[in-house]
Amino acid sequence: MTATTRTRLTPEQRREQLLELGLRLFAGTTIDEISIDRLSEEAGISRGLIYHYFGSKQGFREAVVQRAADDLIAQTEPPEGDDPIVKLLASLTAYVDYVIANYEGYRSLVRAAAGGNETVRAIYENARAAMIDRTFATPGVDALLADTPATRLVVRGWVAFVEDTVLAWCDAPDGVTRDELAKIVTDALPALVATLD
Amino acid sequence: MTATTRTRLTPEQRREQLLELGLRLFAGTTIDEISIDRLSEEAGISRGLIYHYFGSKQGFREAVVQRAADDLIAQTEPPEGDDPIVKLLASLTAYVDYVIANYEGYRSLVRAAAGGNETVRAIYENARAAMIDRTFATPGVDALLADTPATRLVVRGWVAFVEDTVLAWCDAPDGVTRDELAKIVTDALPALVATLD
DNA sequence: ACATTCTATTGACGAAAATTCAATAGCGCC
DNA sequence: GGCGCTATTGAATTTTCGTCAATAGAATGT
Repeated sequence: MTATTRTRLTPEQRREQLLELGLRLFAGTTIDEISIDRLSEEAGISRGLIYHYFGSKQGFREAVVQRAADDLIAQTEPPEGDDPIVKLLASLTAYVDYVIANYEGYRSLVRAAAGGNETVRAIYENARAAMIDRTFATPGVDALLADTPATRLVVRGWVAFVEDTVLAWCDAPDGVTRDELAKIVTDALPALVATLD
Repeated sequence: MTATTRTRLTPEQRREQLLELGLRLFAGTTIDEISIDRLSEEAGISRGLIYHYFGSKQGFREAVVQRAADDLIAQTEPPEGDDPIVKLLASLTAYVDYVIANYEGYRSLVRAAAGGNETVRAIYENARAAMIDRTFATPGVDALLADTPATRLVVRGWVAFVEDTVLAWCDAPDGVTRDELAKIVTDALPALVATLD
């Protein structure tokens, strides 16, 4: 009766499959609301296999978060232009589009990061730092952004502003267009930095 | 050997003790990283008592979050003045001081809210909304803040900016003074709103 | 000083979820 | 068609959550 035909994949394939399942499942709920039982059943595999690949439930969560972070970074790669302003604009638009296209996944990433343990938070912080560096560590930015503690604080806060605003907009776009949204978050940075003078 | 002298408190005292322990513990780690076993051991009581007072682990978490939210709202009550600008300024300064004085509790609130379930997030959202309403639902604000979808979005994002910036500052104040911090978050609001024109 | 009552508190129990590990069975290779 | 490698399994173990009848502080009355 029980159609127990085990399918044997390469480690890469299986890992991939499980990570994608994780991304899909975590979109709706948190990881600790899903038992390994349900997870493995959903994947059509045994409980033990998840431990074989990820060591623990926590390990699985971390791998999924890492995967989501990598996705985000890869898909918001700015163009090769030198002009920092152009790069910033392109990167932000790409970011907005990514969140729109990937709303649930992105939201669960942010949630997992905020509510997770030290490791998970570090993964998220690294991704965030990588994105910031990518656009700001460009020849010419020092003219726009003096590197002071206050500026760093404001840029950091601006990132939080962008994240929250874009997510809130996805929840309820109410007559604000995608382009208006992009303009809001883009204009916000110079406006915030200007208050420091 | 086992010094089993059970101490009997009034329900209010015990509840208070457990809530305070929760605030302290959740500042560093998430609730689901701490077993009821460890929690009760830390409190010097039996496992059963937590269930007696809070019904479930989740119930305990919700109670702790509610407690943190109530604290926040109570301790940042703005003065009775009518001038919205004055109220905003006073409220923000109170907020900054509250977070500084109450770093652990506040951070556990933010974390729990981000990583928690629907109920916990609702508690947090309510607290946030109450604070915003308290300072903005005042006769005279409409002159300063037009009530448009874009404005709402920006104000909401500004709150995220404030939360993140103040917490980041607490983590690493690096030569930015408390007053400078207060100025940064206060100036940010008009600067952000001005970009909408 | 003692007994009684009330209820805060306990600890043992059962259920569910997490984790381990020796045994099993696909799949490529000779 | 048999052999070896290793991906995969499922049962056993451990940990944690949640329940409940029994226990023991503290106050009150005699």
